[in-house]
Amino acid sequence: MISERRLPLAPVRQAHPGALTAKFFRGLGDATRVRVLRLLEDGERTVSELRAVIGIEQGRLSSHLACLRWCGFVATRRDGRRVYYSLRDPRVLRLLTLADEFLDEHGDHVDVCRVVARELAPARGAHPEQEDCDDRTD
Amino acid sequence: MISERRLPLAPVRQAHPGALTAKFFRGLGDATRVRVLRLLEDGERTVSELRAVIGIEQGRLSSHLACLRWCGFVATRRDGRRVYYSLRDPRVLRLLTLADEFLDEHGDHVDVCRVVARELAPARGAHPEQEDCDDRTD
DNA sequence: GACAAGCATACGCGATCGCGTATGCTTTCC
DNA sequence: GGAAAGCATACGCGATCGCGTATGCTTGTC
Repeated sequence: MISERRLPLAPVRQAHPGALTAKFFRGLGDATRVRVLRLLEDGERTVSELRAVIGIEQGRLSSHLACLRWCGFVATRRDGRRVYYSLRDPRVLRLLTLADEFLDEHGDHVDVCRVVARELAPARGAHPEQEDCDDRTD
Repeated sequence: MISERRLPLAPVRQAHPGALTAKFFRGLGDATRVRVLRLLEDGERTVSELRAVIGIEQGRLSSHLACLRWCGFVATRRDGRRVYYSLRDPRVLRLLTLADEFLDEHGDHVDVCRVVARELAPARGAHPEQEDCDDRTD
């Protein structure tokens, strides 16, 4: 089917600086996908196994898996009727680990962020400026 | 390895597994914010300086800066009428670097991903299964 | 203290994304 | 070869997010 995949690519790539990086992070910006990646730390899993643990609709899960697949986060292997998913790049795990480390310190900040998730807005006028982490005498 | 983090934190944190991590990555999931973080690698910058380089509406930029601030990615320092932004955690740079490394290999995958950005859909039926990276005969 | 510079926030709108539901495809079993 | 298991995809809808525009707040200058 697809014969080309390399040359004329990279639409976003050089279009806008940071756009591809941002899209990359958005690929990690979903709880289900993060859970899948973490489950795959322990080795490959079938869709059914993942579904049993995560407890999500099968079609939904497949969509998320498709995303992870497209983005190169996971690899697939077919065995009979089952498809096994596994991590494709060790860097993904490092990213998750780094994120966890970061969240150990700034987790409450991220949690409360009102721009990423506007509905969590912690009342007007409340500044995040290091009221509990730093100085900023102001 | 370690299966649980440290202590009980905010709302989302223990609500749904992976939700906070996902939100964290969404904080990085915008081109403007990525650009800002990269500009801050070289040291602190004022909003005007960032604006001059990025070329974005001032209010827009401030919104993104607010997001980065809330999430603990950047710190602020006021000097007169100007506000200087700087990186707050070295891990953020490591994340960006890791992302770049990943994109050096799988960049075209991410770029073409149709689930993260549905409008880029590369025609129906085209599977991402490693046609150019791996095997998977079928 | 009135004004300007510098920065932050509010609000409406359009675009994107995830979900629920339904359907299609592949493999295996009878 | 028909049926079921296992997985992937399509489509409509609601929620979220970024943008453009307008406005507010703080600091410095006169």
